[in-house]
Amino acid sequence: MEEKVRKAIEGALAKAGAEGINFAVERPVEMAHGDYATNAALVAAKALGKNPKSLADSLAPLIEDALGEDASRVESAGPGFINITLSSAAVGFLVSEADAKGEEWGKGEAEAGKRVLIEYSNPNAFKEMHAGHLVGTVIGEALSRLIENEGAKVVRDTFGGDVGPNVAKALWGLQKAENLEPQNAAEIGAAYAAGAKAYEESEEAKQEIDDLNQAIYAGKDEAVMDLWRRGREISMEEFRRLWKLLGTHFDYEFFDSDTTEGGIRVVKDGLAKGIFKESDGAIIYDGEAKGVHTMVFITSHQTPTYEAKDIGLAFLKEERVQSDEIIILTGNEQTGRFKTVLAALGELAPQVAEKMRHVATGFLRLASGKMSSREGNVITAAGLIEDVIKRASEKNADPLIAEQVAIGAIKYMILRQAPGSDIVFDPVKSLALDGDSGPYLQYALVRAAKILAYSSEGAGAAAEPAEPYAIERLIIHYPEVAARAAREFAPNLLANYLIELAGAWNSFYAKEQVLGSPEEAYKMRLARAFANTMAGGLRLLAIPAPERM
RNA sequence: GUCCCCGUAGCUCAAUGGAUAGAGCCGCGAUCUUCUAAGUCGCUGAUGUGGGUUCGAUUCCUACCGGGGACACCA
Repeated sequence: MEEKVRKAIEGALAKAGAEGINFAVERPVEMAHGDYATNAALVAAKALGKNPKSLADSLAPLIEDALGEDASRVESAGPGFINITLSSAAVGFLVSEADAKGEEWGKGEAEAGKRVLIEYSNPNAFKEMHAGHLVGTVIGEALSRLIENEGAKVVRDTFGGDVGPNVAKALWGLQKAENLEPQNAAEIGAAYAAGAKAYEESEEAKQEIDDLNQAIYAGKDEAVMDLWRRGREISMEEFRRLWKLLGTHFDYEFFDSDTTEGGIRVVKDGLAKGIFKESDGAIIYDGEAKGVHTMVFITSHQTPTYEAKDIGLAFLKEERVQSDEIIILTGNEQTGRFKTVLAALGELAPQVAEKMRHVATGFLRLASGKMSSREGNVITAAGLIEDVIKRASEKNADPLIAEQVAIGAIKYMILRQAPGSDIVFDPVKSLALDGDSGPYLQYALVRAAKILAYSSEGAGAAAEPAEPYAIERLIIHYPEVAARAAREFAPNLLANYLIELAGAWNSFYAKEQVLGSPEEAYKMRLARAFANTMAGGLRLLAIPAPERM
């Protein structure tokens, strides 16, 4: 429908002698302003040298004619806006589409045929996934689904550290405890804690851990490598369990150790070409002149830094996955680093750098202060989820539903905000299960589903209201919102829309009786349209939809 | 010191350069014999400061104040 409106406006502008105007078509904040509003007259007035208000007055009837039966009112307003109100017939048609299309409702084609590779979550093996990882994991899955919904083929990958000092600490801890066959992530976590403590307190242990670190890099000592492989697999099993709980999965799991060799090779090639240069024995990218930070890619000890590994990973992805676009989602503290990496990659392999895009997510920070492993106030992802499930259990005897409500609450907390801004989490107040929250969305859907369960066929009295209900005028915008959320990498746009939609449904629900009312058939169709929209929106955000609450 | 991000109601967040700056939490008051009250309805309350661009600025530019982050051998 937005397309139709846009075309009608373009036609009207052409008749007024204005072509190629870049105008907006939006959903007005005030419903009294109609279903669509445009600033076309305001923008075009400047080009034509006319008064915006009178231009709007002359455009309105032209637009109304072009829309024909679809519009009931087109009028200018304010400084020169044109407000378009759809006819009851047009609203009714769109609502029945929302009903009839089922799971197809809201699907777009903006990204049809595209192959998108998206990287997110990125926990490090041998460490626990902490609460901060939830942000990237949740936003990454929502973005993936939003992009898929626009017709793209999405391939998900995650990239984690599996070498380095922290890994050596964990392995050292396992060796000392003579635990050569660890069974679960908790044992690895305990071993890491022991190793980290010893590293600080004992010179001897420090030396042993440093040696072990080198041995892991070298990969020659079979006993060490066996333990390393086993430990890594146990970490990954725990991650996969959490990913599944969060409704995500990965087609590729990449590791540090996969990227070091390639990274070193490419950077050294780049050195020969003059893209990198030597400085005090290290190989650096001198970014200052290009407006990015100068960074070391290979240390003077000939070990690659994360920047070289990022380059190695970019080449590894090219080798493994065909893609038209590569998205990398990380915390916003890495924004500066990625600018340097992308600048370097732009010189090494412009065609890869061009399709690569870094998207930043915010921090999860505690209301009481920063989360820091040194201060020991780190909240693990698993622990946070458990806490919220416990709270949700107070109102839900069924453990599956308690889990769905808890996951929904956590995900909504993350998705409601613009990605990139920090999320303040107060473990004392815990998170909201009412108001602007995930369960509010779930609850609205449950109430609609309950009505539909009574009678799913279109029987019932067939009276119709004089005007469409307010919620109908919201439902019809769903496909546009989903498309924009995908285009702008902004799941929060969809989350905010769904809250508004749930609110409209709850108001409708409080005022209007559905079953047994004179408009039963009409309202049942509306309930189905709402349920399809809410269920679809929750699916795109990967928020579970409980059957009852 | 250089670069990036952010300052909106007591708190947590919204607002593609547009119309009367929206929600939720908290507080106060209504509302369950009716499809589930995790709901609904009502009330109070905000753009860090000074300039500028614009018909119009929370949004763009600039200076300042305040917060966070990144800046050569850590991951």
